Formats: sequence, structure tokens, C-alpha cells
Amino acid sequence: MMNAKPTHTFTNHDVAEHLRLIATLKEIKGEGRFHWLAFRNAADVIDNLPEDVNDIAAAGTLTDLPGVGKGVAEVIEQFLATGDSELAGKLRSQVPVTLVELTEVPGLGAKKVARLWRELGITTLAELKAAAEAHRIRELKGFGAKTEENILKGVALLEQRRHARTPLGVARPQALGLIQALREALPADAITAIEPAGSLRRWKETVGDLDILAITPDPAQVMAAFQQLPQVEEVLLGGETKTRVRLHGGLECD
DNA sequence: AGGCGGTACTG
DNA sequence: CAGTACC
DNA sequence: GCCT
Repeated sequence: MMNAKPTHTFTNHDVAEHLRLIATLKEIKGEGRFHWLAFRNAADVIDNLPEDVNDIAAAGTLTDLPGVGKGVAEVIEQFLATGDSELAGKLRSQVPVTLVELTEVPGLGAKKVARLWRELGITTLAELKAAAEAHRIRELKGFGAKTEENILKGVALLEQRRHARTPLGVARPQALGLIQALREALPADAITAIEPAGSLRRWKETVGDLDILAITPDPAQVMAAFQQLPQVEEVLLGGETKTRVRLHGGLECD
């Protein structure tokens, strides 16, 4: 039986990444929020799908998926068949794809990346680093010395982290440990619900940081307890409803 | 046709 | 305060 | 863009 097992078989994750690429390029291009957000949402849906997106496409029921309408479905079909899409192609001709990695520098979003590109001609991490070191960034309106420092830190972090992501097998037990510790540190009714989020929740093979989500009647109490856990090395940011810390070992956690 | 979250940091 | 970035 |  020649039952068609195409040479180009793409996983749900491949599709999701393609949709994310489109979303980011659209965002850099300056399209309105909801245009690109739709693609990012759809990407998350596909990424978490238990079924194979190839089967769904074959059945012609892509648009039954939440967040997948005519536009996204079209892109998915093209991608599954060719490994690319017209939309992505058009976007690539308008925006350098290398800008996408700049977007991964913490503190840099699409807006800033777009300006760095148009106003300073920066398209790569190396160029970004050079410009920051030469203090060319702070010349831009809305950018300051602090932003420049953060960019330098961010680039360094990215260069390291790129080759040092944490395996799920290490990260998950740590997260579960934090959750348990938090529960034990507080009265039972202080936390309505608490669970891993982000890449942890999506069972990605490696994670860049830990995300934990808690539902509580008293956020301040939980934030305080979180910051005082023994696992915490340094509080990077402490808000009323959100806290970011660095754990012993370097892993960061929200 | 109309809606599409909320907070924290920077300048 | 406005603009931006992130969860 | 997608959903209601």
C-alpha cells in the first residue's frame, strides 16, 4: 500500500512555530494588535492540541478549532503542504526575519525592535550589541541609559541561555517543590489554586524559566511568602500580584 | 457590528 | 503622564 | 484576525 506518508511531515509544533513567526513579523511591521495576536493564540492552540493537526487538516475541520478561522486555516494548509505560506513569504519580503531574535531579548518588544531597525539599521544580535556598547541606543528618543544596559544584559543572557536551557526533568521538580513549599508556608485557604504555567505546563523539553500561577483571595500574602522561600536567591521584581525571583542555580521564576 | 486583560517598568 | 513590554 |  502506497498510503501517502509524505516526505515532508510537519508536527503540530512546527505549525505553531510558523504561526508565531507570522505573528511576530506582523507585529514588527506595525499591524494592529489583534491581527497578529490571533496568530499567536492559534499557535498556542495548535501547540497544545492532543490530535495531529495533519489529520484535522485532512478532514477539513481546521476552522472548528478555537482561534482558527479562515485566514489561519489557509496558512496552516499551505504550511503542511509546502513547509511555508504565502503570508509568511510576503512578510519576509517586508521585514528582515533576523529581527525576530531581537524580539527575544528581554525588554525588547516589536515596537522597539522596529525602531532600532528603521532608525539605526540594526537587524542582528551582533549589531544590537555593538550599538549598545557604542552608546548609540541612548540617542534614540524614548530609549535611555537604563534601557541600553538592559539590552546589554539581555543579549548576554540570550547568548548564554541559548545553549543552556533547563531540561524539563530538572525544571519541573523544582517548580513542584516551590508549589509545595508555598502551600506549606501558608494557611490552607490562602491559596485557592496553584499550578505550573508557561512552557512547564506545555511540557516543553526545555524551559527558559519557571512560571507558576496561583489563585488567591490575598495576593500580597502569597507574594510575600513566595519571596521568602528558601529556594529564592534574589527578588528581581516584587509587585502586588506578580513577582519574579532568581532561584539558587540561576533559574528565574514568576 | 463590536469586542478583544491587567500590571509594572522606563523615560 | 504616556509608551512599552510581559505574564 | 477570531468570536459572539
